[in-house]
Amino acid sequence: MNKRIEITAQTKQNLIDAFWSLYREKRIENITVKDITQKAGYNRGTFYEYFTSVYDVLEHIENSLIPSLDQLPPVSTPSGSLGMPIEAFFTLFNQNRQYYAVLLGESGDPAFASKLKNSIKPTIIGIFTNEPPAARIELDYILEYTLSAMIGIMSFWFNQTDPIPNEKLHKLIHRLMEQGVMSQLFS
Amino acid sequence: MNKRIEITAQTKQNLIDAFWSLYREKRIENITVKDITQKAGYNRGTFYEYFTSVYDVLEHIENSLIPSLDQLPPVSTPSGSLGMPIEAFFTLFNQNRQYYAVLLGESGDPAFASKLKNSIKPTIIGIFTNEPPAARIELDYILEYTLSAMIGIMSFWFNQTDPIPNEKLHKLIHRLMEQGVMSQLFS
DNA sequence: TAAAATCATACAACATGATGTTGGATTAGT
DNA sequence: ACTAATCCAACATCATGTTGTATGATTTTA
Repeated sequence: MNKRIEITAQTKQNLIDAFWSLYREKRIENITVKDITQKAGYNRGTFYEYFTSVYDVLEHIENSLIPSLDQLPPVSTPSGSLGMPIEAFFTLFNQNRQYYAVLLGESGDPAFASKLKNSIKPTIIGIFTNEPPAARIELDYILEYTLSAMIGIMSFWFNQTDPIPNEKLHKLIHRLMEQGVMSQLFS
Repeated sequence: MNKRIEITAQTKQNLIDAFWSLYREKRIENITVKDITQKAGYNRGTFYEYFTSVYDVLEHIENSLIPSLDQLPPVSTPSGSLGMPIEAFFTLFNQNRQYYAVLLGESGDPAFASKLKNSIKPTIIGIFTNEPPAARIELDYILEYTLSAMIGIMSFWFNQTDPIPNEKLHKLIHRLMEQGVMSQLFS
C-alpha cells in the first residue's frame, strides 16, 4: 500500500534538495518559493503542502542535523581527553560535513550554531553534577568558550581550499585545549 | 549648493534607528521597508533614497561597527598577554555592547562575526611575520580558534540575565588562554 | 473482484501585499 | 526668485499564501 507515503516523502525530499542547491549559492533572503519549485519541477502551490515558508525548509534541514548529536557516545573520560569528547565531535562533524560547512559558515545561520551548542552542553554538564554551584556557573562560560572555539576552527577547516590533514588539526586542537593558546603562539 | 547635510544625515539616522528598534524584536526577514518608514515617519519611497534594501541597512550598521577595530591599540606584548590583546578586545566590545550583543547573538548575522574576525586577524598576524611558513598556516587556525572562542564567550556574557562581574570574566579568559580548557575543568 | 466511495496529491487561478521606480510637489540655500 | 535638494504619491511588477478542482490511488462495499 504505502505508495502515497513514498510519493510525499520523495516530493518533500525533492523540494529540500532544490532548496539546498540554491542555498549553497545564494543568501536565503533571495530564494523564492518559485525558485525552489521551478528547480524541483512542481507547481508553486505544492510547496505549501509541505512547508510554510522558505525559512521553514531551512529549519527542517537544521533539525534533522541536530538529533544526530544525541548519539554522542556516552562521554568517556580517558586520560587523553579530559571531559571533552573531541573525537566524538570530530566524527559527528565529518558525518554531515557538507551541511555543516555551509550552515556554520558566514552565509549560514547563527541560530544553527546555537542549536548545536545547546544540544551538546547537557551531555558534558552531566559529568560535572558533583561540582559546587559557583563552579557550575563558570562551567557555562567555559563550555561556551570551548564549543565556540571548536565550531569556529572546524568550520574554518571545512572551508579551506587546501586544508591541513585531519590528523594535524586533531593534534592542534588537543594542544590548544590542554595547554592553552598562548603557549602555542611562540614555539 | 551646500547639500543639506544635516537633514540627510538626520533622515538616514532616523531610518537606521527605526530599523534597529525593529531588528531587536524580530528577524530581519520579517521587517519590511514599510515597517521602517512608518516607524521613522517617512514615505516608503524616501527609504530608497538612502538604502537599497532592508539588508542594506544592516550592512551599513555592521560596517560602521567594524572600523572601530582599526583603532586596536598597537599590539603591545606585555608579559601578561602574550600576543593577544585581550584588554583591547574587552574595551572595544564594551563600547558597542548593545549592537554586538544582538549582531553576534543567535538571531544576529553570521557574516558580522566573520567581518569582525577578519578585521582583527591582520593586526595580530603582523606580530608573527618572522615565523616560518608552516607556523604561519597553523597560526591561521589558532587565530580562528581563539577569536571564535572570544566572540562566543563575550556574546554569551552579554546575553546573560545575571552576568558574572567584568573582572571575573576577564580573569577566566586569561586563564583559559594561558592554561587551556582542560586544566580549568577539574579544579 | 469489480464498481463505488473516499482521500491525498498537485495544480491553476485569485486576492493581497511588498517591491522598486518615476515624475512631481515642497522646501531650503544663494 | 531661482536652483537644487529632499520627500512623497502613484504605478507596474512580482512574491506570497490560499481556495477550489482535476487526477489518480486506496479503501470499502456488495
